[in-house]
Amino acid sequence: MELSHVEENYIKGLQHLSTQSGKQVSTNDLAATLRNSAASVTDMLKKLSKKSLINYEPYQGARLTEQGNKFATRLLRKNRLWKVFLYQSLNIRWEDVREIAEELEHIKSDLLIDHLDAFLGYPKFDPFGEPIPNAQGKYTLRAQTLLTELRPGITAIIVGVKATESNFLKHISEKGISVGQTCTLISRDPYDGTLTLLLDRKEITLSGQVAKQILIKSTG
Amino acid sequence: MELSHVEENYIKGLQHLSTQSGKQVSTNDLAATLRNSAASVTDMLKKLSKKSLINYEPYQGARLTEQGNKFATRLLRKNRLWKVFLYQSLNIRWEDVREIAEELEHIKSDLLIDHLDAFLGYPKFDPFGEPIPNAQGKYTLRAQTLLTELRPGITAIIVGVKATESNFLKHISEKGISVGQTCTLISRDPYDGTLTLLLDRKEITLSGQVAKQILIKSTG
DNA sequence: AACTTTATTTAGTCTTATCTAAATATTATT
DNA sequence: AATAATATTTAGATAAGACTAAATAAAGTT
Repeated sequence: MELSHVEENYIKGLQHLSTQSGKQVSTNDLAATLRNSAASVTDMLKKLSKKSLINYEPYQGARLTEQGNKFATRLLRKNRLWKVFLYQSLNIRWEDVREIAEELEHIKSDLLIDHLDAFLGYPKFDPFGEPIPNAQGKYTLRAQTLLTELRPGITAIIVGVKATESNFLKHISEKGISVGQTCTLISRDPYDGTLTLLLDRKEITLSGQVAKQILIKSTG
Repeated sequence: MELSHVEENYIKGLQHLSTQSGKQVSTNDLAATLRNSAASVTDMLKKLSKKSLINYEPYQGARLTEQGNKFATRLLRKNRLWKVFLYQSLNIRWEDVREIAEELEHIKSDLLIDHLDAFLGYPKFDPFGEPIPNAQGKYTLRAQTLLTELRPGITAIIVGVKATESNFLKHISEKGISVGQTCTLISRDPYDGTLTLLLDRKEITLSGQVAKQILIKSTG
């Protein structure tokens, strides 16, 4: 089955929301993430239900079927592989990657995406630390420790970021942060939680608000 | 101005046809290349005319304005850069490249395309020998000698192909032909024009029908 | 339990891009 | 020049995806 660009975005939004909450996805929540009216969403839910991509009961919200989830995972794979390409091969800045990948993920060819995967060396994570499903849809979950949980004197590797808004990404790249780097916590301000870190031989400070969007894996 | 996917295809078709004929493009010709009905084409021509992308007089056909031509050339640039990427970086076969590039050319970001250009090393020609416009829209025309004009004993470089149907491309790649290769004409059959060539130390034969789709540049 | 608020769906429109059939221009032919 | 053939446009419909406003269902509150 061939999905339209728009149908794909609905499927993607459904997977995103139900992965977060674990529950049925409500019409309003989906409308909010897609920036559409609830009425439009209702129409599309009926359509996707007729195509067996979701289970949908009026007033009860929707959830992807197994088949729908397969489609969504394939989109995730495409999106994340393109992100790797944009960031690593083309040197496009962190904060510009997301918008472009959102267009590229709709390119249909499976041949293309498998060749891209091979070209990139079958990466397991994208530049934001999100796992990349393989051609069979399998992927490894990433570590989920927050930078705010790091203890003073301890060293860790930055493995991902939770937020993706371009201003946030710009902020932290200006501080010199990127995925794969090693950092050591020097101190945490007891009043507002501001962190002082050693990163790439330089001392930097990060507000608690920012630090809780950053994921780490402790070394050792 | 932002063009829709569909508008872009019309602009592309218009440039293609008027470059070939040098004349105004007729509704029917455009309908044939886009595989649409003439009625649909008439509607779109009115729309593009209102946007000042074409000059259009009912019953007299259409032609791109300077602005329209700029858009079309930008599409050509994107299409051909993606072709280089698909063929050279991803090792996708000649005959599969065109279809994928036709989807990729609609991705909007200029940032993306300029980074792609740099990544590929600012190529001047695509894998079919077509010139690639630079960011300012300038490009060098390619040599236009046909392989059928080559004299026996003379050596030349294959610089392009005129046809792009996937069966043709598959046929010649199976014979071992690709752009950039050197070949020497051994003989031409006086009855049906079949050519015998020395290519990569092997002797191959090509029908006249096929040979006249291949472009060469003589060496020396 | 009745009422209020919130969420969701239905009804009716709009836009874009397509189509077929009918009407009208243009071009070619006798 | 009149007629036949061809090309193009107009008219009217359709499908996808969006919207607003109105109706209805579900959840929350007194």
